[in-house]
Amino acid sequence: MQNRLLAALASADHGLVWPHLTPIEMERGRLLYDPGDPLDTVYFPLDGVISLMTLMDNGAAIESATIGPEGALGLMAAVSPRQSLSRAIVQTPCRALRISAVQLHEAWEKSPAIRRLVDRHTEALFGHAIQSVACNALHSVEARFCRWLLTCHDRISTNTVALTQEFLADMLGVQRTTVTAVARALQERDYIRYRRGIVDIIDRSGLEAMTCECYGVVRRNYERLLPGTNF
Amino acid sequence: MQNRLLAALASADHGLVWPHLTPIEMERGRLLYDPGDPLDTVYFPLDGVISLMTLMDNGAAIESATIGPEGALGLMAAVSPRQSLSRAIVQTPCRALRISAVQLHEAWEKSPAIRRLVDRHTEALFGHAIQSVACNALHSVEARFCRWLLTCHDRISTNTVALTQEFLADMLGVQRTTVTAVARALQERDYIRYRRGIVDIIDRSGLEAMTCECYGVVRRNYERLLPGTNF
DNA sequence: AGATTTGTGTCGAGTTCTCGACAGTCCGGG
DNA sequence: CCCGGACTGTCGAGAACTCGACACAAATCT
Repeated sequence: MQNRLLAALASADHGLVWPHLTPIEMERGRLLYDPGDPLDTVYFPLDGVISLMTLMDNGAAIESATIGPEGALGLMAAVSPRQSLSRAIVQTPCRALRISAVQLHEAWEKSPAIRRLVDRHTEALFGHAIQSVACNALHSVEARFCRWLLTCHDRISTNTVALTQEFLADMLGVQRTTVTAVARALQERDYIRYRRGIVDIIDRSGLEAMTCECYGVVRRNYERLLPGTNF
Repeated sequence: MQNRLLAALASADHGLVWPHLTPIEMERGRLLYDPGDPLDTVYFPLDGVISLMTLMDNGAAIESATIGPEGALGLMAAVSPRQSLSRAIVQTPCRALRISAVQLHEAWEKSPAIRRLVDRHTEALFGHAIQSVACNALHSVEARFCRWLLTCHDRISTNTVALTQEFLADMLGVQRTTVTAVARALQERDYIRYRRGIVDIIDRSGLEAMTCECYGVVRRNYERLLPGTNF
């Protein structure tokens, strides 16, 4: 698997970035950024998911966006130096390529293709966010649970996701007991199977039937803005 | 009143834009963009509020972001041609300056200061969106109602907002009956007073005490990214 | 093996919000 | 002036989710 944003670069532009990329393996739970941290490094996931989480004063941390092989973390720093607005943590074990924001900025200055990709990525991420605004206000926990699993599944290469219900409850901004109930209902329908900290996706189409339109809207946005990214 | 984004431009950069700006008066409810529309015009509000609304298949339309004199509508089109992701409607009667996206793009190419402002505006808007993602998942209708009023109040020059409860219910993504109950509670506390389609803000500090932290977070983001914008 | 930690199952009371229905009230237009 | 449309008030049943509590099971550590 590879990062589809990088893959979209022609070889000439690719050459501007490639020499500066360093492969890295990141374990689940690794904290990459907290709000206010300077975005000094940009990460291009090869598989796996990085979650952007908004922190609240009371310690609650809820997911506000997701980044996977279709995009990059901290990409806005390619345009100009800036700070992280949210917490960024590694959601699933994740190989990635990283580059310093400074070096990516230099490539950004030289290559129109890179500027175009950064721009489109920003828009897709914004589209993801505003859809989530609506989704969180209007849709049931069950639909959002399914959407979360599908979004995750699109970005990994297995049918197994390692996460606890407790953690997922945080992601969705609901109580753990609510997640337990929803998970059980989905298991009874044989859409998923789970055990201590592991969720297996058995029937994707079942989940797709149960999620809200937001899943498809965001996915089509990515397709339109970053063609060839599969989502 | 004037648009604070434009005001932040030095006279040299201002000159790149100014000749192309056309003043316009827009009435409440005017539809500026629907999803998929090409962003051919950029609007810089002088006072008043433009709402970005995410449309759902079932016809629901919920607010996902707000644009006022601190920013601009369609500003991302200054970077490259693109489509609207959401519906944009005029929330309060609104004077604005408009410019064609093509002409703004030319100015954007010539002026680093304009590029920098566009970039920061994008980030502030993104910050607004991800905070709303969290807010809609975690906070009560009452807190969000107050937040909405305060956000609106920051962007207009009066203490009176013309809107129906029905419409506000759409904005917040809740039932009208819920809005009625919340509005009545706030009126009993003398924070607001309302009548058919009109809300008067009586006690801002009361509303501030009742809203969630999200109001302040977003406001400070704007202050940090677009200094001198007051919010 | 036993002890501890971590994750899940379940229960029940309580709150918030939904959803449909209908009455009342204000407003502008013919 | 009265009518029709738009806006608000209110009610009640019900669904969705919260919140705290506790029991149990599985993994980890020593």
